[in-house]
Amino acid sequence: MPVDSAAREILAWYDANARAMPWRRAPGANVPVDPYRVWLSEVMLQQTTVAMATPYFEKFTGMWPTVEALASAEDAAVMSAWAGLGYYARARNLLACARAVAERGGFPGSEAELLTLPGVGPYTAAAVASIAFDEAAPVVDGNVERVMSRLFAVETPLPAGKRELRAHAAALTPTMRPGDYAQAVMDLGATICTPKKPRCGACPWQGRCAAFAAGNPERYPLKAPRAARPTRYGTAWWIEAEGHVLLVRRPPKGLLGGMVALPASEFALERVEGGAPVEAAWSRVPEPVRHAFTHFDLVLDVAAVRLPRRPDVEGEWHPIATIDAAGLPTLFRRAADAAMTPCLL
DNA sequence: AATTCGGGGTG
DNA sequence: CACCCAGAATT
Repeated sequence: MPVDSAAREILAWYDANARAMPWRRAPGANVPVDPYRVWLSEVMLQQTTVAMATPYFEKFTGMWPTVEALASAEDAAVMSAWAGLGYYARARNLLACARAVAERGGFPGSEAELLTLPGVGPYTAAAVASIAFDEAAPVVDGNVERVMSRLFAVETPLPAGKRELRAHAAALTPTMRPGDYAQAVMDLGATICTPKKPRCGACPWQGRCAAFAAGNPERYPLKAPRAARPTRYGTAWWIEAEGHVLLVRRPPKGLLGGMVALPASEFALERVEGGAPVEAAWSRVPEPVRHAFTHFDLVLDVAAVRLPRRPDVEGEWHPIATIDAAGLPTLFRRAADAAMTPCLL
């Protein structure tokens, strides 16, 4: 039957071309994989490149080798370890999920049960079920959507086309080696069936690809136009005293939720003056920090002051010498760098 | 169905 | 510069 032959073709390609990753077993190797490591890697890989996630995976598995160890960690330690990786709701859900799994005595073994865990959606549930538990669950990520859209020349633009693409992916998913198959399609999308300039000459599915036959693979997947990103403005305050700097913990939900940060204004559509935590003779960094979030660009003014004593204000005073270990997300890490430029204070 | 969530790499 | 990346939760 054609479905199984398609799976055999890409599995043969995968056996010869699989990328090596710390959480991945060799293709075809009949050895169990640790569901904890599979789950951890999949959460880190949500909207995140393999290159970015890999050092964080090594750090997390080094600090917390088991899901029980992670479940016992302090919230602040996990948030700090995640700093820089982005989408910080993932870190909060990661800890909630680890605690739920430890409480119930281990990871559930089915896609349906995995789907009930915090931070585990359709993609991650299917990925863990297929890779760790050998369940033939359809794994659909951005790579799979692109591959399917080209294979079947799907004309429905994303995101409306997701259902159709998922149906194609499900129909192709084999019962044999479903985990390797899922990773094979994702590797294909990452290395051959790329968004631009796909290397169709090296593709095991070239002979069955409708977009290749039509000569326009790069046309797929079709996408609905997205809204333009507005620019927002804000101010971060660097308050230095006795070799320490004032840091705050941001509220648990929302932008950079739960992360350590410099005190900062709201990020508004127009520049707003004032609102500093203390009244002082502020120096303004010459160039604001420009930072691109998913749905807006931020222009962040950085104001700095050095005081003789620590004022009584909300927050925690952190030694400036160890600011690298404070767990600041990238935006505030860059704001701190700007404030520490020589001769500002 | 549309928004809200980071950050960096790539063409 | 725009686009993309092993998406999920919320509204």
